[in-house]
Amino acid sequence: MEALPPENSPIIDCGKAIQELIDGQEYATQLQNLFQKAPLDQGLESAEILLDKVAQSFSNALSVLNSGVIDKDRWNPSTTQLCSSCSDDRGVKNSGHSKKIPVAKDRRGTYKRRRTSDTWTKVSATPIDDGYSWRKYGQKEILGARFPRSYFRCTHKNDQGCQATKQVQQTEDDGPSMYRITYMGHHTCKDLLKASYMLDSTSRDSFLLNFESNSISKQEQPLFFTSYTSIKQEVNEEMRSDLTQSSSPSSGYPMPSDIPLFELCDPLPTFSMAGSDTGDVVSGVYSCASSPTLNMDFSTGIDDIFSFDDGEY
DNA sequence: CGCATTTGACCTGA
DNA sequence: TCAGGTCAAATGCG
Repeated sequence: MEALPPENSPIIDCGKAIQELIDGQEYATQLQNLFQKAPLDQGLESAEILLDKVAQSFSNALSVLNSGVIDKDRWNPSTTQLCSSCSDDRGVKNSGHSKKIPVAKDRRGTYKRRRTSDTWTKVSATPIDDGYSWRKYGQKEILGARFPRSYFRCTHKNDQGCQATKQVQQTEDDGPSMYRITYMGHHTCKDLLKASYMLDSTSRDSFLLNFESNSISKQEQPLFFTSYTSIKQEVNEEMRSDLTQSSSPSSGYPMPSDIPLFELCDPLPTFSMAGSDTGDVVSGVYSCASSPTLNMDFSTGIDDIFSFDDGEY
């Protein structure tokens, strides 16, 4: 058994979380209206205020949702998935070289399939350097796919315990030489390479961001954002303490703010998400709001964004 | 020599 | 049962 919630976990007040999200939605709508109606120079200050409110609302909601277990009396979900991925606890590995010995095997392969929360996908024309150091640990032929899938984990898994992994697979249907990159987990490492990358990078990579969901059939919301995936993750690491007051890296739950966030800049690449995992969908809005062509659609109800999925637990 | 990649085996969840 | 995810020995590279 593993990943049982702490017995004395605080109970999540889902009503409060939802209220925070509704507030955030309202602020976002106001922000949208602001961009549509007001000249940029006049609306900028108001926009900043609204952005702060959006970020604060989402952060508050996340704090609630990350603070413990669901109170099923208050929230009857078919449920959410709070950090199913963070429980990928393989336990202690033995020192290897027992491969041919059927007994006393280590726990390799003892894993949870992680396409739950804390997972997102981008499609890129090139498997670009995202600023992190990745180490390939496997490659697998995937049934029905022409190209194999490669598995990477953070180089700092061993020295810093960074749990971030990604999968890269060349796609056939997304155009020629398109790569679908699935990120799982978030970086807890401090990679100096990233810093220089952040400073030097000028290449913006547009991508399809798809928060993995078990209920893809749910309505997808096309949103238009730009993202530096790696940059945002890095920034988020740094900003976490500022923006999510109650977040605690040691809580065992990943902070959804570690996932790529919504950046409101030009150019505006396609960005879609199929919401179902609470933490994945809800993110603060941290960065610039320089684009007057901002095209945000928050009109969908929280229920659509928060399309909790029946599931594993 | 140290680190990254390759690759077949192993293991689990669906 | 099997597809997919991971491990770790073997190998390559700088």
